[in-house]
Amino acid sequence: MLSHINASATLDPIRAFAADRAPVAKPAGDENRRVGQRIADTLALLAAKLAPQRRLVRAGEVIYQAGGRFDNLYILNSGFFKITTLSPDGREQVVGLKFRGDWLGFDGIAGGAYSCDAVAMDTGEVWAIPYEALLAACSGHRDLLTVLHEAMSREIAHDRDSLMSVCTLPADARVAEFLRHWADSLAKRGLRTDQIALRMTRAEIGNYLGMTLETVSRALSRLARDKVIGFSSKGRRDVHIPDVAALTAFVQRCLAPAPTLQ
Amino acid sequence: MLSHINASATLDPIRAFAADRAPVAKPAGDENRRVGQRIADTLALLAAKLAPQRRLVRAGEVIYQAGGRFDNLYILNSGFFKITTLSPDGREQVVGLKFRGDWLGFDGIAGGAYSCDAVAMDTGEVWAIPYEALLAACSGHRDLLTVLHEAMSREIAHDRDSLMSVCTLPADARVAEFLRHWADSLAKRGLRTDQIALRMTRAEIGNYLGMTLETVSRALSRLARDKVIGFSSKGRRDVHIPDVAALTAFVQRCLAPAPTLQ
DNA sequence: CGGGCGTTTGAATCAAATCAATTGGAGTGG
DNA sequence: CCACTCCAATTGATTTGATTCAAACGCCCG
Repeated sequence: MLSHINASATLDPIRAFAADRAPVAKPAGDENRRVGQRIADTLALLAAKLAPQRRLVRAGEVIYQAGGRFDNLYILNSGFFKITTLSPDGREQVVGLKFRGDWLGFDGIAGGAYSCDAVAMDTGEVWAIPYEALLAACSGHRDLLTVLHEAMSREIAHDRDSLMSVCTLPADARVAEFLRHWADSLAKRGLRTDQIALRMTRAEIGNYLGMTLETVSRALSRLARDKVIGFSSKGRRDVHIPDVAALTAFVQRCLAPAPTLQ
Repeated sequence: MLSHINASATLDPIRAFAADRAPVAKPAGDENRRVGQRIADTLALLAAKLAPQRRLVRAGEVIYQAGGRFDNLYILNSGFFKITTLSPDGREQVVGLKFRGDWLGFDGIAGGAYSCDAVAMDTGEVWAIPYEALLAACSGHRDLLTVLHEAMSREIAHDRDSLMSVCTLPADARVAEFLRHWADSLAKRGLRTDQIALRMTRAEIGNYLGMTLETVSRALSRLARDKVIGFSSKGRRDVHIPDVAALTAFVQRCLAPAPTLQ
């Protein structure tokens, strides 16, 4: 699985590891604030221009299903969703996770019907935005169109990152990268990242990452053993992340072929 | 890897196999023609409204690179491209393959810079479409905007299918599915699908599918042994596909846990 | 013709899946 | 409150599919 790694000469896992205990770097903090602002601005803009229909959801509720007629895009104001697809032969796949500020339903534009299911994993609020109304509003407000296109662009770029992760990272690194991305998403939204509630079963995480639930469990145990994560006293569903950078370092350690021992 | 398969009771691999030798079904043929028409219409529309700058490329030419300033979207009039990303730590990943009518560069919209490389794998013609000019033209022509959004939507949906394949299919099935999709893409563009020139090395295919080149080679050998594909007399780069449906059947056979022997 | 790259194939190894048993919590009802 | 069930999670033992290592082959091109 690691055959395609171009062990570039510039790679220096030691340096990366040295950065372990450093607090979140300045530029990253700025970037996070910027993204948080962008999300707030986007929501405000949509609220102002389109008065979207707000819907409160509880864990388990479905806001659209594959095959359903496409009329609305949705944007998350709060909560957390999973996006799943089902192949004709019955394989199921979690293909995306969505947080505040993320859009849902882009896949429906092309065919006039959604091709995925969107399921709430927690209580939250989604705004329904009729696609036709959005287009109409876009013609008068260039910034609305920009916001829409940027959201689609970001989704495309992110999907590629996901593919890269499943194709190039070993199981342990994939789990670490998954947690890192989650923490990062929370940070960008101004939420605390030291204590995160996954609200997904090991099976769901494993499905998303292309591995079995047992492998997820083992990876988490190893991360905990290495003190990269911790489990809250009550239950092992919530994960404590003392330092996000340590997750990145862990990924690099998984990739390093020889630990340069001695 | 197959743990998440919901072996639905409606699944019937025998039926699927029985369809092996059937010619391409009517509805699929219609669908292909429809898609071919859509691509031709899109290209005609863009040519008429935007007079895009046409550029001839030869195999190996790069039309944009990660980090490069985003100004243009591109649409392929002919030829065939690969899209690759490079992670900060040096992992490389083929994240997409593009054919006539496909757009390139959507990933650049959000950040103002491309996040991937686009490399020609064959001679062809790409049209450069300045993004700002496109947006300007869209305000007057709703159909242009529709075409753009549908292309982005299709890309998102396709990326999800890719993720599903790498996450849920064993290596052999992944290669079969890859060939099936390739043949399908050619069929939609009105090209012959019985004889296809991959123009990718085993290493590139393997990278795209998340496996090593040796595994790709073995999978192709097995497909040939099972008469699902054939190799042209000269060289093993070109693949002969007598019947696309047989590839789908092969995928299903890979998934069937027990071949219901006896 | 010979060198270099891409491909095939075999053998050994390894990471992850599978199988199996156990533990731990959350919720229910006596 | 405790016993009970149910489901999620953990952990160990074993198997297996894919990688890795290695060797040989074929083809293109100077």
